[in-house]
Amino acid sequence: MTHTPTEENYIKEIYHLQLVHGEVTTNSLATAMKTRPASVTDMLKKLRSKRVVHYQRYKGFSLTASGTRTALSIVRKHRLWEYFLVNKLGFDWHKVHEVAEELEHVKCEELVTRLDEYLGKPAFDPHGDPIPNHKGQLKKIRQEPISSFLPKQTGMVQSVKNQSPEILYLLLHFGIGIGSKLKVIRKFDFDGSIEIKIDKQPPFILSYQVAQNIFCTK
Amino acid sequence: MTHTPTEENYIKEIYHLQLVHGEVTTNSLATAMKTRPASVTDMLKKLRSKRVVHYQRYKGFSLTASGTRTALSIVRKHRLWEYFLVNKLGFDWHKVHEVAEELEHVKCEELVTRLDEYLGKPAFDPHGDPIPNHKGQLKKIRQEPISSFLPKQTGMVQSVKNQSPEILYLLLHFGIGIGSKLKVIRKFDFDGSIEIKIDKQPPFILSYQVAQNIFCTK
DNA sequence: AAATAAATTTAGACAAACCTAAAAAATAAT
DNA sequence: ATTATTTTTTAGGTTTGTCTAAATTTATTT
Repeated sequence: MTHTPTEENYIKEIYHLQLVHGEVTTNSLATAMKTRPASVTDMLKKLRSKRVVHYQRYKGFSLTASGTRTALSIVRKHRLWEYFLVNKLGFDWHKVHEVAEELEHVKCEELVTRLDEYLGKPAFDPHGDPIPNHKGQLKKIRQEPISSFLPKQTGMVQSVKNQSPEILYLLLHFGIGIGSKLKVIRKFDFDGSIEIKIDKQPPFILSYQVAQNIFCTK
Repeated sequence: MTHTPTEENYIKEIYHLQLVHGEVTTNSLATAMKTRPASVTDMLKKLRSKRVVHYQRYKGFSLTASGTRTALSIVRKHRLWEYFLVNKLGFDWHKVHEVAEELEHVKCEELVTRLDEYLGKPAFDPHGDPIPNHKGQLKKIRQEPISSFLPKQTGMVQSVKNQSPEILYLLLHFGIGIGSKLKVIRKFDFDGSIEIKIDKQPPFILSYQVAQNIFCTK
């Protein structure tokens, strides 16, 4: 079963919303897709007819098993391309999402297989998100936001939750990337901001909003 | 000015037909695009309104200067991706055209620049066709079909004119690729076929149809 | 120069993905 | 348990790129 790029974008977004919020609604999907609820309803009927979603009018919807597999294959392509753009072409990590949004729709199984091989079958993309393998399996890491760490604890950055270019650009500015080792110096209860130290750099302060998005292992 | 993938495909095809046959007509473009003359007329009006073509009804059409620049930038992307697929990912040369047809429509100037750098600014694609540089300039090589060579002459393969997967697959089978050194042993006047020798390989015979498509330098 | 043939264009329709406005169903509040 | 609010869906319309069938213009024959 093949899908149009638009269908693929819907499928991917349903997958993400299910993963992050546990559920999807017509409205939330419309917001995420920057479209209108009426358009979402149209697409849901189309996706149901293609057996991508379970859907009953007024009763909600969710990905079928096969729809989930499709979603994972799109996510896989997206993240492999992000890895390529950053690690082979030298792109800054906050610029790759947009380009990968286009590359992920290129239809060629052999391309994915060869790209994966060429990159050394990476398990995580440049933002620390897991790349599904060819069977759709994801590596998982136990990670917590740096905002939940206590003073004197050290964490290694594994991923960034919010992936807007804005936050990624901010982190680039602070010299924070995947693999950075962050030591919590102290926390300010007033606004939840945290003082952080990276080896050989002067300490700096992260706002609570930012700290919540930096996921680390201990 | 941005274009839809469909518009880009028309622009590229007009460029190719102009280059190869010296002119384009509504019918020839319709055939090349696998669509109907009526659809071509519709698109010509659209491309005229975008200043891509000069066009007067019933009087023919041709690319404007800016349309030609656009065409060259699409050709550039197509050929850079072909080079990437063959030389980095290890694709067989007869399989890359189709994939490059999709990749060429990805919109990101930085991607083209970085890809070009990463590949070492190649001047020719895997089929020997010149890759326009960032200014749209092409390297030219004086080359003739091996069918016009005389017995005992030797040529180095520079490009293949017809690029259908079928002929490329056939050449792969004979061990002929860009850079191969071919020595003409003899020519059969009856059907124009040619006996060819490649170092350390037994001689073999190429049909006139095939030999016409293999362009070599002396 | 008229008749015929070929090429091109117009007219009117269709499918995909979107829209607005109105109706229907589900949920929440009184 | 009504009423009010929110969510979702339907109805009908738009744009892009396509189509067929018919009309028009240009090119070729006789």
